[in-house]
Amino acid sequence: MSRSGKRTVNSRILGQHLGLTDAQVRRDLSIFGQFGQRGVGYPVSGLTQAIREILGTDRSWDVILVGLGNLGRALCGYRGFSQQSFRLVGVFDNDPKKVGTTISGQKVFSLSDLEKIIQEKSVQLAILAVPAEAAQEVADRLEKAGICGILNFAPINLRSATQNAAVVNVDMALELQRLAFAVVNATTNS
Amino acid sequence: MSRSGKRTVNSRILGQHLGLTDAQVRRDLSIFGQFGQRGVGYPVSGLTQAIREILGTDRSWDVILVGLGNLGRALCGYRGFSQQSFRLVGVFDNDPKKVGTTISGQKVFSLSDLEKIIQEKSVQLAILAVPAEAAQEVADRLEKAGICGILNFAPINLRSATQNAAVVNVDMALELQRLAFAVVNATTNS
DNA sequence: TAGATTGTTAATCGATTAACAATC
DNA sequence: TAGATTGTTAATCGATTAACAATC
Repeated sequence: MSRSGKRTVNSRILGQHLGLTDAQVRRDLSIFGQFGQRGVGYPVSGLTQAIREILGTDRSWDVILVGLGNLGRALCGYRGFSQQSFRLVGVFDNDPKKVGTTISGQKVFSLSDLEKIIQEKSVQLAILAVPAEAAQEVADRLEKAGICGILNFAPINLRSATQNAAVVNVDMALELQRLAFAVVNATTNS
Repeated sequence: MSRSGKRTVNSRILGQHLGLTDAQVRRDLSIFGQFGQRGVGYPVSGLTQAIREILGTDRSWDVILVGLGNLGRALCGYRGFSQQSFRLVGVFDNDPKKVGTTISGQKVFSLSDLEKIIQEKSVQLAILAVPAEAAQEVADRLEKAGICGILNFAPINLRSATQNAAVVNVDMALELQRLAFAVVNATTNS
């Protein structure tokens, strides 16, 4: 909307783009503050900035990536991560053949240097793309080293050992199962 | 559990692995039927099979992948998809340099052959990994060609044109924002 | 019989929706 | 002033939890 020169936007239009009702948009925003003007709507730039502050994307975050299998290598080159508020500052693997090489412009570090580099660079977030068997162990190390947020792609439900780190789980194979369920259910209910 | 030889499992243990209470596990399962035995628990193999049937993963699904950018190429080689109930039967891109080549053992088709191949092979599911600008247009074509489920990785909220296809959205950049929010919020509330 | 655990009811909690006064 | 749209209240709806009878 900013790009197309819109100055204000209302809850109905926001809802259309988000798949929500206008009431839901207003209610949800009102939880964080008053960002609109009655009779007018929400200022596009003001609301954008307010949402950035709410999400924490008004500041810059340093991110490391652990695990360079098929998925990890892809995430490494994915611009959706590197752009905006997130900066990839290190990638790790325990395969000696990969350590020292460069993947998508990133020098690959050994997993044994994990703690050292996290502390040197004061890294805050980690993307975890190791096999399920190794995920919990690596997560524990990340947390001990001072990481405060883990985006977990391993197909396992991570527990936060110390509660010092937030965990967000993404399981792509599970999403495909969700889709299969949605299809089966749609045909069943019609 | 099956691998480790367990014959039965109870709702408390299932809940531990899922991050749910025992009551929630029982309640959720009971919506689909009665799978357990009072005083004993749930039979591991029986429950596994029942869940497969509920999810629709007891049958085999043919899947195509559209879009071979960074993310698409990764998804192409991701074993989490190809294994089990999902079979990748075609990958598509509109870049003439990519068409005809082979990526992760998959021959790359032209986007112009989309409808032809969907119909020839009676493909049911599609993974969409094209840029946001192209996503809705490709989704409309997929739906018209008879696809009944779309797993969308483009950072846009897809509308189903005809309501004939189920859509599941996965936005990985958004998950990273979710993580940043969780971190900011955790520190705020402590 | 005693212990364990499901399936389900009733109570609680939280989220969504409808509606409208406030106000631009 | 008339029309538009927010922010919020009250009503509704749905999901979670606690508890326990049923039963292995």
